[in-house]
Amino acid sequence: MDDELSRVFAALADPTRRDMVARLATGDATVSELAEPYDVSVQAVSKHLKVLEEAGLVSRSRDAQRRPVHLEAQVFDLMTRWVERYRREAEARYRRLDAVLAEMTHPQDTHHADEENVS
Amino acid sequence: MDDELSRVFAALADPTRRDMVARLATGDATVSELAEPYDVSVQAVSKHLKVLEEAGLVSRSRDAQRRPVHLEAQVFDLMTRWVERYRREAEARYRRLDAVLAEMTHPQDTHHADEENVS
DNA sequence: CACGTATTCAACCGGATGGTTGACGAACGT
DNA sequence: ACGTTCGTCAACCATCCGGTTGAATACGTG
Repeated sequence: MDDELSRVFAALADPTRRDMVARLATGDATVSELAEPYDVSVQAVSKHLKVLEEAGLVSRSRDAQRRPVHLEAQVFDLMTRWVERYRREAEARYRRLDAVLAEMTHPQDTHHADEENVS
Repeated sequence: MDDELSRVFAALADPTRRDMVARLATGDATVSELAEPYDVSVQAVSKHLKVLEEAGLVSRSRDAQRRPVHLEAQVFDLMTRWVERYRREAEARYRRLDAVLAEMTHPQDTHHADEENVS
């Protein structure tokens, strides 16, 4: 897992971590606050946060012995760009297929080339 | 890894699989066609495709002994909804913080409550 | 200083993951 | 019917991942 996008997707592949992101979207929180809803050790939560941090999804500051966790907005843009790009392409292809099917069912004006192999 | 969103994110956490998605966005392809660019065995590629299929990102049909792989558009919506939701919230919080900071630097009309602890 | 609180580090464990090789099945082409 | 091509299944291996427990660190307070 080297590049950022891989780290981000991997981080969000875990339901607990996604849940933490959802939680952090409403406001910053400390590690123990974040740990409270789940019945895993605080250390496990700390590990999850490390994963989220290394993915750039959260940042941590310092307040006495606390370590408030903050959700970072920027990384979401990276994901949005990737997802939207291929979503658009996939949908465009889907619409194009639709058109082809429509043409096949009422084939007036059939001018498409013969069986171009999809490569 | 039980729920769909987890499977989708996990599937896309691998650069090779993201690459295949990018490749498939331009058109359907067979397993061996997809395997060609990478220097891994065809079996490994087959495994990757299984992961993508179980995540609902691709589907496979049958054409003689070929097994054309097709990118599915719908699942992208699921991701878009999740990502966009928290991106919006995170950005909204960011803008709000901006406003608070602005108020602190030129504190005319300071009417915010005293130190409400972020819980 | 000593103590409690909050968090992380280190070592360990079982299960998943990504890769390999080898064998098999399914569908042409001749 | 035979061999060839395309793809998957099975077993194996090294590594990663999410969890644990136990010790260490960092900071505020008595």
